[in-house]
Amino acid sequence: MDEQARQLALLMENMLYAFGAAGVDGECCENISHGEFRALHTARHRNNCNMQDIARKAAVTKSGATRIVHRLEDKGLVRRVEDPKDGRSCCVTLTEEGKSLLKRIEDQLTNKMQTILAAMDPAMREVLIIALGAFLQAAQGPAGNMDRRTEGEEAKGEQAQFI
Amino acid sequence: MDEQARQLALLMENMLYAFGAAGVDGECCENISHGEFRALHTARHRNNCNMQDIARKAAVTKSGATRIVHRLEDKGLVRRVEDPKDGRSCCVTLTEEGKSLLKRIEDQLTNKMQTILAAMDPAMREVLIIALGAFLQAAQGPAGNMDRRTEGEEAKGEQAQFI
DNA sequence: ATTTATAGTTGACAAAATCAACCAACTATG
DNA sequence: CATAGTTGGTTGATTTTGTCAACTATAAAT
Repeated sequence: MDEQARQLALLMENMLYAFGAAGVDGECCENISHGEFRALHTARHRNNCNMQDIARKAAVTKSGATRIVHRLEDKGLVRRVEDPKDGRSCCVTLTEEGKSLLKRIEDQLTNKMQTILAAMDPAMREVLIIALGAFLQAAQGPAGNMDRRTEGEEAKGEQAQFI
Repeated sequence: MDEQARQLALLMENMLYAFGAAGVDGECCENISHGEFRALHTARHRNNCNMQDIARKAAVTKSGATRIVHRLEDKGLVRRVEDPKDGRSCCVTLTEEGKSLLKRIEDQLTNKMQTILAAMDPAMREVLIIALGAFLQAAQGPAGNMDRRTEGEEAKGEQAQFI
């Protein structure tokens, strides 16, 4: 199993390269950074998304989140609406333009995946999805708590939800 | 299969999050950035590694590579040796210190993987490795050519070698 | 009511990368 | 052989992105 771990680490590294630095960032994005993409994604798929949510999901500090959201606002992709429940908090929501941009990016990513999947054996495809799901599940456990601390405050238990 | 692609794209995104921004960068590295790690890794595992190789693998421009290698030199982790075949080119090689640092980081990553793997079903483990390998293999095909262009020059055919 | 915690922002600054212009060494071509 | 063009790499100026620490404002607790 030691060998498996070594192999997996290597695979992971290459994965990261193929779809991280060179992939998502490099290709899809029409003028938005990866952090901005993460923020957009979070704001879209979480309801009542506030700054902390964004900070957590984009793996930046809360001031980082402020900057990111500010940039997205400047680009007309999101809007800040005051939380009626809590005057300090604010919900970040996507504008129509933001939604359509995010959709474009997600579609592009999906397309890429589809092309790759097409080159694989159908049985292997199915297995891949399942195995990857199980892996992320396992990564959520004690070993996988990869939250980055936000200024001062210790990372609060609230687990990042994969899937 | 469309649904599979969508799912995979999502999994990938989360993967990226867990091991990219918050993972590798955040945890392993004793004072080196992710780009520096990529460079170190490349210089180690490729023989006769020049600046272009580093630029390609770290997904930066060639001036970016210059900066990265410079930093690594300052930290005493790599050394530039002149290519006897070509006076312009230079091979980047690791110092002993560089090698030991890289090993430490890789071990740490392997450890993390091991912990995650330990939380998985043994059969699933095996399947994961195989499926992931197949996936990266497939990604190398026409769809997977995710090289970033270096200033001006078109990305040359030379495929990035996974695995 | 006063203290303390929480949500978010801002100014100053640092890290890392880009771009464009550049030099030096190699390769063809006439 | 000379000279034009290409390729590998570097550098100065600038941009992008993020941190840190100090701050404001609202909410919760004692």
